[in-house]
Amino acid sequence: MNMQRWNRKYATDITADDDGERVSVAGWVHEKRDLGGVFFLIVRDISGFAQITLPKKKVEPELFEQVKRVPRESVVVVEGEVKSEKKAPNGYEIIPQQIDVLSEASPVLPLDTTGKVGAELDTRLDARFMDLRTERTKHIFIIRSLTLRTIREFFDERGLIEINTPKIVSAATEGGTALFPISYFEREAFLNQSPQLYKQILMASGFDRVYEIAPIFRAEEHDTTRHLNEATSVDVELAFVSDKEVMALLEELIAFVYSRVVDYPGLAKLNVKLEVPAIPFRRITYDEAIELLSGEGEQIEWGEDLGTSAERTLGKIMGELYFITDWPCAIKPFYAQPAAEGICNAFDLMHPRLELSSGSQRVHSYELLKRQIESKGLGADSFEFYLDAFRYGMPPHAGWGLGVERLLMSMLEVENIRDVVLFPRDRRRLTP
RNA sequence: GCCCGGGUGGUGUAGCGGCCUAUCAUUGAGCCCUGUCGAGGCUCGGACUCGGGUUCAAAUCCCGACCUGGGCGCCA
Repeated sequence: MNMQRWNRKYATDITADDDGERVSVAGWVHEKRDLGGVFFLIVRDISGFAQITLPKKKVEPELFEQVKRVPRESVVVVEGEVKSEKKAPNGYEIIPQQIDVLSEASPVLPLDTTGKVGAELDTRLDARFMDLRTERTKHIFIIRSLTLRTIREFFDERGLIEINTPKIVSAATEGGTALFPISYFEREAFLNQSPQLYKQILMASGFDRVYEIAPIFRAEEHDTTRHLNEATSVDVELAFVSDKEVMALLEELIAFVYSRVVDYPGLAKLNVKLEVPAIPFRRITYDEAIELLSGEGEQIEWGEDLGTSAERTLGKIMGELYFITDWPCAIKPFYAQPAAEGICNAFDLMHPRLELSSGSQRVHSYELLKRQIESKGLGADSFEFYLDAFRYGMPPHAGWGLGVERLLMSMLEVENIRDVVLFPRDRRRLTP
């Protein structure tokens, strides 16, 4: 099949100025409106919609009859003449000479692509290929792409190097979450929960500013609107800096991403009121957080982690993106640098709705790190591959991990995290 | 892991012991209509998750299974 002969254009690349030009558009039959003497065929492609108009008296009778029979969502190529027309949605319409049906769709669709009738998330995920044909879902994933591109641009401008660390790992991990076991030849291995240990090892290599955007796997059997078993993490690690510098980098990144997304025209389809957050974000200490919570009648024992309702209450009080700093070491991982009296140089970045990121100044002393691993009840032996990197020249360093899906869902006011993943993996879903 | 909901045409819903031969919208099949843009009008088609129980009578009540939404915990 010679696709080139069609001189294909995207629907929105055609304008009224192309009046008289012969073009073709390829896409899906979005809607058909039969008014008797005139027939409108709306063809949808990734860019938008093109109105194909068939006045009964001006087109071939066979063509007119053919169009009537094409089921919605069939794939067609329409070749015809552009006509400037004020009454048409984009100011132009196409009077077709030929319509090729490349793939006829089964007539009863798994969900409505026009937005007239809603569909539940489960139904949409089962037929994700068709859900992606709807305006809202399409724009979410274009924004996801824009976000990832923007993050890379941001890091690139600042000289960070993009790295790729293994996703198949041995048992030794930072702890805190359940792992997916896999069979690795004659041994047991796991899917990585985060690139934490590897990006830190890189700090001993001279690669002093690195980032990775990659999947992470958590075997938690949770069933909420903000958890996934396979998620995407943006991880950053910088040497010769403290937690303060990486916090600044993080808030600048968030504001930069927001500023790009705000400019994306398709944002209007999502009905989101998006404002670029002012930096620096507010910073409160853990102590201040439990103080604020106590004022709202929510008692948190010092040293206790903040639960879901505490996060929500704090979110209401703060009303914008904010950092919680100076966490008790007891509820932070072994690699967080202790400051004073059980407090670590660790931070969480919070959106009023949920946690987006956490990070810290890292322990770079071999002896201290070893002690901390042991005091968390982990065996230092199995961390040898990690600890080794701290014995031959490890600079001070700091970093964070940011959940891409959480950033997207909070930014786009999406209710369920599954909505920002093409093919989400959760407690029950393994297909499609 | 604990706790609470829900499974009705393709999709989204109403009904919650007899008025159900099951509502409405959309979709599908077809007819009418020359400017639609959620087009309009008319006709037709299409469903009570499965298994057991209670009852004169079950979509409706009970039990189990399966599927599913959410909250908590844990976690990013």
